[in-house]
Amino acid sequence: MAVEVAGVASLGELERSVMDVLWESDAPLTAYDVQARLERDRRPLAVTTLLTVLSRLEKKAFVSSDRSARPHRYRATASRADHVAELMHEVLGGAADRGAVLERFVGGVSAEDAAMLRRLLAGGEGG
Amino acid sequence: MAVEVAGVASLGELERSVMDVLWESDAPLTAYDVQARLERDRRPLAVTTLLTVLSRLEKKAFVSSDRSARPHRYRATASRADHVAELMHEVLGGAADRGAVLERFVGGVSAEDAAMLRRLLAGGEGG
DNA sequence: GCGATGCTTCTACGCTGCGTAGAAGTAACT
DNA sequence: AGTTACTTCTACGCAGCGTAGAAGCATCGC
Repeated sequence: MAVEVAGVASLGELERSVMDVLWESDAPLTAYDVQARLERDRRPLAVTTLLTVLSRLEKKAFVSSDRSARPHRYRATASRADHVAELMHEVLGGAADRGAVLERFVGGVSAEDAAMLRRLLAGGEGG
Repeated sequence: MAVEVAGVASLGELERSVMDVLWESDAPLTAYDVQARLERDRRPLAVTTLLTVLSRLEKKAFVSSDRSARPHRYRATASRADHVAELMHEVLGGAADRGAVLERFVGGVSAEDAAMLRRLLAGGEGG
């Protein structure tokens, strides 16, 4: 079933840009903050646009908001690393032939990544 | 840039079902073959529907067709394992903090997958 | 308390992609 | 050449996303 993958992976371009901004920031941001940071890269967007995207993102559980603070603060519910790792898991999970997938995956990683993986896997040896 | 990920990951439900059928089969299939195999799972679909999906899939380079044979034969351009592995790479590639991603990824795999990864990584040691 | 100001929510529109398939065109076999 | 089977063209409806205006609501200052 591909629905789950689509559910997580399907972020529009703007949505992804907003997530990038949120991921880049440690502190929760207001829609205005996001607007300001996005304006450096793309053409100006109305604040309402960001609010809409932010609430859609919230509905999808990508962000959570603090509504006690008056200019509402938004933050990513998971770090980008978590998100990407989860994405990888979902993609992998959808495969019946995990062995073959992992084989190809490992076959394609850079030497650095391979070394990193080895280190990471060695650390959790006892599990 | 998320465009690439979306480009590969974004397959509709029917499109994905069709790819599954194609991946499941060793030999190239006709639209009628696909239709027959899909009817086992979902409600009947018109052949033209499959033809449309197949050509869209071909435009996206997910399948290639042999048009010399009269009932055109379609086959997946890459195996599912290749596809999934590529997807994982693309997802990973989009991450700036690969280390963190890999850490979380490895942290979340099953013991079996971890063992498989170790074996796979050990095999390619000299690279 | 009331108005001004600014923040939020509601609503909406256009575009694109996908599921879906009929109609018309084209090739093949007899 | 006609019939039949296959393919391509075209299209419609729905949903998601980018985009934002208008209206509603809260807050601060007077």
